[in-house]
Amino acid sequence: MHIDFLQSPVVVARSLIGWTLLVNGVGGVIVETEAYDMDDEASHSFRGMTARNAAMFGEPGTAYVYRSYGLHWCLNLVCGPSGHGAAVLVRALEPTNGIDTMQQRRGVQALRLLTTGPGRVAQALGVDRSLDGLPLDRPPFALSPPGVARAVSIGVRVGITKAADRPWRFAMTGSAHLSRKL
DNA sequence: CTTTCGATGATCT
DNA sequence: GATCATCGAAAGG
Repeated sequence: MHIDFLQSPVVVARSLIGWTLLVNGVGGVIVETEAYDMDDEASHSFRGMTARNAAMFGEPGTAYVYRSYGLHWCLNLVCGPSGHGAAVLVRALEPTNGIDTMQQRRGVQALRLLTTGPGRVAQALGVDRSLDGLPLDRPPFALSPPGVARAVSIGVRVGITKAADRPWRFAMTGSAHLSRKL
C-alpha cells in the first residue's frame, strides 16, 4: 500500500489521514491536513516559482519545508504532476513514536500540545530547512499505511485570508489531536 | 471559556 | 514597507 503523490492535493490530503509519518523514527499518525494548489490564491505556488517555494515545484513525493512567521517551520508533502506546484500541509499528528524525544524538543509534557498544529509538528519531529526537497520514501522520512480505515471530516483551511472558503482541510473524525475543531 | 497581541525574520512587492 | 499556511501568553467575560 502506498500514497499516489501524482494525484491532486485534495485527493492526497484526504488519503493521508491515518498514515503514520516519522522523521528519524519520531512522529505519529496524521490526523489533519490541508491541500494547496497552483491556481489557489492562498498557496505559496500561486505566483510561480521562487527561491523559497522551489521544492513545491519539484518531484511529487518530496518534502517542502518553509519558515512561518519568522519562527516556526512547516512541513508539506509535494504532490500532483511534477512541476505542478501542489502540496499538502501536515497540520497535526497523534503522537505514537519517540514521545519522550518530542517532549524534549517541544519543552512540554502534554500529548495534546506535542503535535497539534503545523509549527508544533515540525518542532516535535525535528523538521527544518535541511529536509526541504528530500524524498519521503526513505530516511530520514518514513510513511506507513493505516491499520484500520478511519472516517474523515472535511472543512475550511486555517490561518489564511485568500480563498479561505475552499473545503480543503481534512481531519480524522473525532480525533483529540486536531489544531482546531472541525 | 474567548479574544487579543507580541515575537520575529524571510520573502515578496 | 507589508505580509504572512503560527504559537503562546495575557487579558477579558
